[in-house]
Amino acid sequence: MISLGRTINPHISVDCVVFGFSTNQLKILLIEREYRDDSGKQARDHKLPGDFITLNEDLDLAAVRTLEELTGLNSIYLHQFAFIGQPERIWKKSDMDWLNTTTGMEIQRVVTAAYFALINITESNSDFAIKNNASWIDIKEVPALAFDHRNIIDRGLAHLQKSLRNEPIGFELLPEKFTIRELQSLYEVILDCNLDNRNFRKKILKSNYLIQLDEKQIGVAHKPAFYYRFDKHIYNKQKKEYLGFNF
Amino acid sequence: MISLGRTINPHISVDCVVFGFSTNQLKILLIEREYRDDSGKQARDHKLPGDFITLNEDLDLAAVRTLEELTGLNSIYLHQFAFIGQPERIWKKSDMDWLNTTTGMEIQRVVTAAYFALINITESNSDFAIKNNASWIDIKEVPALAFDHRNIIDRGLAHLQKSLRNEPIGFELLPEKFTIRELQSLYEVILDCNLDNRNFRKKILKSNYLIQLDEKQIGVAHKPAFYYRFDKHIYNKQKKEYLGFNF
DNA sequence: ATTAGTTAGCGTATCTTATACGTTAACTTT
DNA sequence: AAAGTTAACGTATAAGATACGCTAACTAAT
Repeated sequence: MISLGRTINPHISVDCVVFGFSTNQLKILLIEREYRDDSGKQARDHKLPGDFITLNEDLDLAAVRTLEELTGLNSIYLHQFAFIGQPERIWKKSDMDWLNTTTGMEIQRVVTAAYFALINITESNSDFAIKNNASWIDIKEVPALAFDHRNIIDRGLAHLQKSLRNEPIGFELLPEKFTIRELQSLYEVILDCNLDNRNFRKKILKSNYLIQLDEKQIGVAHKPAFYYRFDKHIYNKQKKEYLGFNF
Repeated sequence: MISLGRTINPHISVDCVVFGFSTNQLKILLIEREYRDDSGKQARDHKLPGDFITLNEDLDLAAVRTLEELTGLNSIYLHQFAFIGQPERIWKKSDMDWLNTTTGMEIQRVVTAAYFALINITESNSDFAIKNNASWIDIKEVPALAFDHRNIIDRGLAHLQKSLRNEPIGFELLPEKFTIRELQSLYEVILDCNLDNRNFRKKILKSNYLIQLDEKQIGVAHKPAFYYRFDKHIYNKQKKEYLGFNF
């Protein structure tokens, strides 16, 4: 998504690796792009949501803006995780051509700030995204991408896995209320492992920032699970200040 | 340090937070700068080692280059930890003037990639640094700095503390051979805590990547300690792939 | 020479946390 | 009413963290 209406800084861009979780799959938000391949033929492929920053724009805010334009959401969990600037990162002529035509400027070299974002996919924000040529694609079925975006996704995923192990961010991918089992599945899918449900429950309930609601699942063909919500406030208060080391 | 001899990209710079450890103090490498203050008077202050990147330069390599010019060292532990680009980060007129005069260009806005580096301070690289107007300053006695460099240092220090807890990087700040006590002191100073020496020793020797040498301290007024060295190879082989989570 | 002062380096006892796995409870479908 | 499924609690054992006692080996002071 390139901003034609505003003056851009053609040296610096933001790219967002946006994760979502639905039907027990980790998904990523990709944009379908129309471009001319090296032989000049019209073609289509996918790219990450991203944009050049405008002249006096804050980097973080540029990422927020990009995602808001795409999903309608403006309070998304969003963090910078890398800054990528190898001169040869845009090595395909067709990609460079695409930048030149969409911006109407002579693009030389683009350094990009990579952000990763966590979204709870809903019908509403999903519809919004589809209207902008964006769609949620299973992380295991990502097609060939423009630029070096495949590489950025891989680094974003590694970052997600590391963060998930060290901070309570899984909740950002779930709705307000969720079951322990849903949370566990999320961990299993993202970390690509199997966890013992009894131990998972024990460990995650021991810290008391998961609040049990008065509401159960209905219509499920088994003992219905209670819904929980995550209380960030309680977490922030009691997060342990571990001194020492772990390696 | 600004490169007059080469064509620079005036939009993007690298800044390095370089840590060293000596006489039980965590130190940081700062450069003394001459500038004109807002009233036009000559003045001096300090800044981080850093530079604009050149036109076709890789960001990481720009950081390597900057440090090599400054210390003579070319294989330094060096990692990008942030990318900073608020439009108002260079808010002082004197700083902007300084950029314009040292580069001879009209600088608008600079986005900087922040790196953090770990160096074992030696007489040789210290002398080299002094010749380039650089000096090692105790992290607790950092004076007022140019630009937003104080902020970058704070973020770099937080990054150092986090990394030190999760990866064996403390060795990068010590000479090839060191005693367990020296290593412990390093942890205590950087993490700002007291550690039990018996437990520290037990924990760090359990993993067998610390190799005891055949050499003891000499001339110390107490039982002499054995020297050890860190074997990165052994560490890489056996670092645990922990699945699950920690928070 | 002997003693005092200092840090190195090993060991043990206890508390906390992780892991493995057994069992009953509560719902739907057949 | 029985079968199938997942929720939710509990227990036993292994592994790791923490607290702290003690002897060893050196120099400096007496």
